[in-house]
Amino acid sequence: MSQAFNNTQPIYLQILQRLCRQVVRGEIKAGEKLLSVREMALQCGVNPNTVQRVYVELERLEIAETRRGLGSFITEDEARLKRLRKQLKNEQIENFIADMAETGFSPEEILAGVREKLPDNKGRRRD
Amino acid sequence: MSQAFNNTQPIYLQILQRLCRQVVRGEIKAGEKLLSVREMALQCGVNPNTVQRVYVELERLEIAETRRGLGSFITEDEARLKRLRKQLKNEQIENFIADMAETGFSPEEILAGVREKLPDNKGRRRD
DNA sequence: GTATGTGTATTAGTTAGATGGTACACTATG
DNA sequence: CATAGTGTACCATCTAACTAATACACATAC
Repeated sequence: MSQAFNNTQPIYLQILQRLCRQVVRGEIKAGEKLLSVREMALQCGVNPNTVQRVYVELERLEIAETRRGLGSFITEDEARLKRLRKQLKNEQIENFIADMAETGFSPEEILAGVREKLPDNKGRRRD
Repeated sequence: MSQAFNNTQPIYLQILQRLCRQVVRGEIKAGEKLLSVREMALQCGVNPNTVQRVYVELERLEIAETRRGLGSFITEDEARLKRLRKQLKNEQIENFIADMAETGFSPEEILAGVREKLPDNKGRRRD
């Protein structure tokens, strides 16, 4: 791994986001064990304390449960994971549309722009 | 103003972004004078040094020019502003699509989702 | 010239995020 | 019991972002 962490976003939030996305797209399944704090820290090139913060937050969100001495596990609650999927979808779309509107782009321009950049639009690409 | 500045993003970047968007959507026009460092600081409820940083950055981006003793002014270079518009549009759309893809949403789902949430879609709203 | 409103520079202090290191508590295994 | 792998809890330190206060340089108007 050892990705960049370029952003101005705190690293722990970036790791949190990455884990949530891995769960939503099924790369990590319900009930599955996460890497230990120390392993994940090694893999990310980050301090264990930073990963610890991620796992605490995941537990607060009820996306993972930690069992002392055993490790952290993604929740078995599939309904919770479905909610997470919907939540991420809504948030990402709504934030995007709000950003675009604030920058002055019309709904038509937004829709056209998205269609243009989408992977398999039917030959509408321009750039 | 005195907006929230909720994010984990540095305040000076948030102000920078807001100004860029105001320029792109025409609320601030080419050649127009910006608020002084001190005024803007007051309006934003922020330290003058923080605003100073924004103006320096705007100058580096060639979006504004500062004239010592006079103030900071949006560039007269309309071509530069057109480029800024295109840049913001591309960045926002590409980041959005990349985020959605990373979260596991298909192009169809992305397009449908956007259409659904857009202000004046023709009765396709659901939520 | 003086006064005012600009940008600019410097210094010091606070805070959150992140690091580094150590130690402790719990669980499973043998 | 001992051991190893877990999560958990501290503590000291570093850095960037932000604040606070002051001072200086330039431009304009009087």
